[in-house]
Amino acid sequence: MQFSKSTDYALHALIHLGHSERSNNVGIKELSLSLGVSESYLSKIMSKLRQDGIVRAVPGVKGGYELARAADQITFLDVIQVIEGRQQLFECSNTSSRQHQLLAEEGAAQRDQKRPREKVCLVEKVMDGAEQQLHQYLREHTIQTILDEAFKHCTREANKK
Amino acid sequence: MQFSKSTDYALHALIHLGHSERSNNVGIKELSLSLGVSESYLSKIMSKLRQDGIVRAVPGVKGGYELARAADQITFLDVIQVIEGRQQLFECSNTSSRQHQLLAEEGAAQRDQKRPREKVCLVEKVMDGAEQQLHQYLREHTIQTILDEAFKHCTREANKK
DNA sequence: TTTATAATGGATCTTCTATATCCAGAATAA
DNA sequence: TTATTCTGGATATAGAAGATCCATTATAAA
Repeated sequence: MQFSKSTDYALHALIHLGHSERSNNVGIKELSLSLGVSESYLSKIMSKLRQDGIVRAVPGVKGGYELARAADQITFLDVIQVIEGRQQLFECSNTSSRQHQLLAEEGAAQRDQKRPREKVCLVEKVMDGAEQQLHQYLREHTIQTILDEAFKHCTREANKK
Repeated sequence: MQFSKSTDYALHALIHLGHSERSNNVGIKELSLSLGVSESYLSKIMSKLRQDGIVRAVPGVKGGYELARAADQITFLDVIQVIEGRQQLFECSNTSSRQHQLLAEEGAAQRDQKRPREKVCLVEKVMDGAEQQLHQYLREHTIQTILDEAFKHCTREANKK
């Protein structure tokens, strides 16, 4: 299980946008050159980011991409969910198997009497907990986090000389 | 990004083994019936678990599988790493790209002067942090965790009647 | 209004991995 | 020795990721 290359490209592209001047669009050519990916492939990824409101795109001369909101309002989780999708990390494949009859608990049955009793797999419960941990961390880190870190290292280097 | 079905099968198989009597091997036939997976596919997964010392396997009449150690000594992380592999969740694809020259920091260069300076991508650093969060949680949950939970629900059901 | 430029989206192609099955062979307890 | 059960190699298939090409659309500037 691994994050896709597209997620890698997306994050780095957004950092590039965050780094560039405000109201100065960055074209796909410059982005692809900076990241070392083909324009055609990267443009697919940028389209996704636009459809989800992470970036804005302007066609035509002097057009290009820019962040749709402040860099500290774009979390790692946002980006990952756009590219990787929003399915949960783990889903039981055979909820009707014999073992699940035993392992499943009556989910939310106590509180909500109306719904038909939904069985929740105990394995899935643990995995969902793990996913929440992961999401928590990814929500706390933004594009701005990276920009800040990069700036720190920059000044540190400068002080040495 | 999702965990594979194999991980699902592996976890459920181990729970089945943990649930059955000690020194009573469980054959692939019983396991595959319980989980609703084909014998041939499940046996591949069990082989992996055996190679990594999670289960023991005995061929021949009355043979089968059993846990190689106590259920509370088999963590979710153990199982996942056997099935999914041990590569990190995120790896930068183009460490030689232009952007990385700026984004990378000198990794461990201060402490270990001998090594050639290895650049560590700042994006990767954040993602590695996220992975550690995930691992932490998965280390804290074992096959026994599930068995205990299942037992709780069992007695709760019994008390109702 | 025209034009050069840049993003968009559909179609397609390749490669790789997850999933799955089959079978011959090895190992073991009875 | 034999019946049984695991093992591992070979192979097949489907679907996703990665990647490219091109016709179309949209825009700002001349």
